Amino acid sequence: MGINRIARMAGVSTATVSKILNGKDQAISESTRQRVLEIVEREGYIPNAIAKSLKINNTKTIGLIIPDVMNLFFSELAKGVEDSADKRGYSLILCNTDNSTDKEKKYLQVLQSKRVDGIIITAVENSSDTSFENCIAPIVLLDRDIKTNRPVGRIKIDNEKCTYDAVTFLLNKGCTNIGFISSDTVNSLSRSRLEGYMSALKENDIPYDEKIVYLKDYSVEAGYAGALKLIENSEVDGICCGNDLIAIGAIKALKEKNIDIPKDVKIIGLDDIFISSYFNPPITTVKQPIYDMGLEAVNLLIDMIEKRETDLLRVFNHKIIERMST
Amino acid sequence: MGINRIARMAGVSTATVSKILNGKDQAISESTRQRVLEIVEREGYIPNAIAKSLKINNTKTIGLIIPDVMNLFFSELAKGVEDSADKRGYSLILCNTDNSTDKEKKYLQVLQSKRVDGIIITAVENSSDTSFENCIAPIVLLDRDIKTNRPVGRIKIDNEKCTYDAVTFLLNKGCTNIGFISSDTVNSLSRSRLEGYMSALKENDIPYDEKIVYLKDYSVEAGYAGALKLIENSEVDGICCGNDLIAIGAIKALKEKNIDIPKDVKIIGLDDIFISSYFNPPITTVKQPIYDMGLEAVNLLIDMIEKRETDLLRVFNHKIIERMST
DNA sequence: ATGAAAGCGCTAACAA
DNA sequence: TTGTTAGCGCTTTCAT
Repeated sequence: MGINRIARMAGVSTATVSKILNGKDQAISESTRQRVLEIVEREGYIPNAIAKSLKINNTKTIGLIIPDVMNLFFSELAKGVEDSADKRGYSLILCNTDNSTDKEKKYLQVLQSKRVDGIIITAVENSSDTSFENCIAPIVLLDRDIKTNRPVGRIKIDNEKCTYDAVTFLLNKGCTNIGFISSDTVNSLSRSRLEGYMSALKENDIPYDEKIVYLKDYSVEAGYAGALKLIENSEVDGICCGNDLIAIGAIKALKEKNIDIPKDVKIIGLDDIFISSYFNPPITTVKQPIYDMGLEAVNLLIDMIEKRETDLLRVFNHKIIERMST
Repeated sequence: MGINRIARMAGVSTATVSKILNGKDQAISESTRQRVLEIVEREGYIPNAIAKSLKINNTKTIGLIIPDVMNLFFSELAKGVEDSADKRGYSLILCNTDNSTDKEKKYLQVLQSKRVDGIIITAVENSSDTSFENCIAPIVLLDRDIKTNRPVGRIKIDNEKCTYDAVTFLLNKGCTNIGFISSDTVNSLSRSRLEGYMSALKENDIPYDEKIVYLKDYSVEAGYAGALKLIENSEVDGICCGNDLIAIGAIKALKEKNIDIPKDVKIIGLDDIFISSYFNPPITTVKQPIYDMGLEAVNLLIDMIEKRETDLLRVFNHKIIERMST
């Protein structure tokens, strides 16, 4: 089986076949090269990457751990990661955590046992988690930041500035009573987004009013429930949403109450997921270069895998895309 | 390194450690079992799945080949596949083809070299493609059907009936001039959907009018462009869309032309992707149990991998979900 | 109840 | 220019 069979058929050694297949054939005569290649072709021989990996100690595959591929934000991230990985000759093992720390831990184990060359992870919690503290493979933290003692790559945006800019934008549009719907997850991302909201208010001497903030999670459902709460409690005329999914849910709730967007209430989202521009109304949002962040995550990871000197922290820029919801 | 080190530390042979780690420890004394397990724990030893795979000839990983994870239909499919694979102890290698036959071929090669235990694929073309004709790993065709000589599993719906039902639904709603926007890809899925549209018309003695059919691809952009063409060419009062993405694009175009949905034009989609119920207006659509099809694909595949007797063809039911766009 | 040893398919150092 | 061979980390048969 395997390379052995090809070698026998060609009347050469396995070493020769191996060299040819791996392009280390400077010292191989063209005639044997041709002969071997022909046989490989004819026999439809496919090298066993498992055996190769065992020997050379790398698998040319990386692990991607995200909360949920069905979420448009993560699927765009995943697309970026996959495209880039493919271009660089790596395969991708996909893992969905559903925001469960247990699943995350389990996947980290599995990926390590499968000897992936590196791991890209949008981590669940900020809790001083030791799950990848003693992971041998290089790791890059994508989108969500986490304190850790081991060196890790980081791809992120300035989340606080995002919501700060969003609220400021609403203020400039004339809103005077701006609500906030976001996640209450205890991680730096959610905290930063809340802080951005608060600091923009503070800077304009507007008191923080918890009647018009709703913190749950980054889902359409949370957006829907949140918007209902806000309009019940107060006369909001603007809502800053922690992400676009929330904005979509909020819009649905408002429409059902016959509240006009943007006349009565202006809405701004965050992320600029693909559907936002096609939504009705098209959603004004703080764009985050999701796909590119996915691309860059693997560039960074591969730099780490191949032990190149690099900047471990890469911060991307956001920008407001004005559409029809404001 | 590896099991060797653990064996030495515990003062036993590698065989013993291996047996314990794999639960083949009926003939191992409880005391050594405990001792070994403690050392494994303490040392944070993670078995090398690569070495194991080489020996036992399976990898507990399956390949998933889809056109594009960013497409909500495929991301839901992928979620189902991943969830189910995980539950069954398999990992998932994700591959995006972007509808390129070349990429599909390349991925098929890569997956085979990585010795995946099986492959789930939403194939690009219907062309008598030999790319997986001589693939040794079990294969299940998900969503898209393809003629092939080798045995393969198939998970599908009755695509012709879907559009037939959609058009009939529109007819019953009083539409008299129903357009069709879909894909012109030469595969059985697209052909079936077109045939469903045509046969519903025929059954009601309505002539097929190519001025109100637009065939491009399953994208939002196609829906947008298609709707523009239809309203320009004729007074359509109903549009049957090849999928929900197309419906979303069509709605955007119609809204921009100030055409009321559903009063002036009724729109029905196909798939019932997650966003459809949250869209504005919520989209009436022919629901396809996407997630469950993903789940079932891996069940079927694992049955094939483990060589169980099974029904290789599994057809799912669709059903119309009426919302506000009709 | 435990261990020795062969071998999975490959690569690479070294020899020829 | 080509071949021999050890060994990657594991499982498993067969002894003991």
